[in-house]
Amino acid sequence: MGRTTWFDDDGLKKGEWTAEEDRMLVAYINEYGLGDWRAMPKRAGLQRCGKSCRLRWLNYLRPGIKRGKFTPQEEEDIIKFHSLLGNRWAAIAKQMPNRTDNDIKNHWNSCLKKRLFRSGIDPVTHEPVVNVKATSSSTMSSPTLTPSSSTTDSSTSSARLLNRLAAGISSRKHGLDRIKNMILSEPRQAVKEDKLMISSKEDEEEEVNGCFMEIDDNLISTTSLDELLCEPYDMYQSDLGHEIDDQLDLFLEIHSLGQDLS
DNA sequence: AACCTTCGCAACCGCAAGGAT
DNA sequence: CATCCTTGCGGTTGCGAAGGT
Repeated sequence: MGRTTWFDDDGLKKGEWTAEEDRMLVAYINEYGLGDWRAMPKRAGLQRCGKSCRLRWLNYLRPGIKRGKFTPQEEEDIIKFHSLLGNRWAAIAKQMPNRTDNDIKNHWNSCLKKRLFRSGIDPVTHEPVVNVKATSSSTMSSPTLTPSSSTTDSSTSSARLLNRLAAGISSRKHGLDRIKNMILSEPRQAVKEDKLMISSKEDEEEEVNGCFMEIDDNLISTTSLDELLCEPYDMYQSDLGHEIDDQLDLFLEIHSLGQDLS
């Protein structure tokens, strides 16, 4: 299995790695250690770019990597960490030291995501999906998924909110700046909408709306941040150490945005 | 047996963050 | 402070294997 070997304009080799290339890279790293990926290929006698060497080492050659089928326990862990961290594969991989982020990402995309969906769990929010209906606007009849509760009362757990926030932000296409712009340009519309809609790809943006609608309308404006975060923060701290701090930074920034708007 | 579809996974690409200059 | 460079991350693609028709 692998990609066809070819050479780019700079004469650098692309595609599948040969056993000989692997051996050369490992021999070099064993002797000189890691560092300066850019210069490494030349020194190691490889016609590869540094990026390719780095990837090969981290995802395949590095010692201690566990390969092969994921155990049920590992799958359970991935789902658990994904529910906490979203698509932050590197962060998830840190919790599972023997697996690479690429492996985890691949397994999620090819298997776990579909399995959750089939069992009625939304793989993005990790909430149950209660009904599936065809969208009237689409001839493709792509399903529109509605979470079990369309209302966003203040009892919504802050843990779930944080998870959803993390999931939204973790996707690069929903970068913080873009989200800020969205809030700043149409804050009132965002407050009024209270349904979280996830359907086909083009609707994914709604998911981010859903995330911030809740924050603006029901939580941030009415709940102190300390109150809001106390329980989940403690809970996540024990599970994930400092990982959750990254999410908190983002959360705090958005919280201040919400205050500016009000 | 031939063809088609799905799965699994390695590798690539583009972008962003952070450090160096 | 600005620019450049390197590293790291996440999304996506390409391809062989496996399974189904």
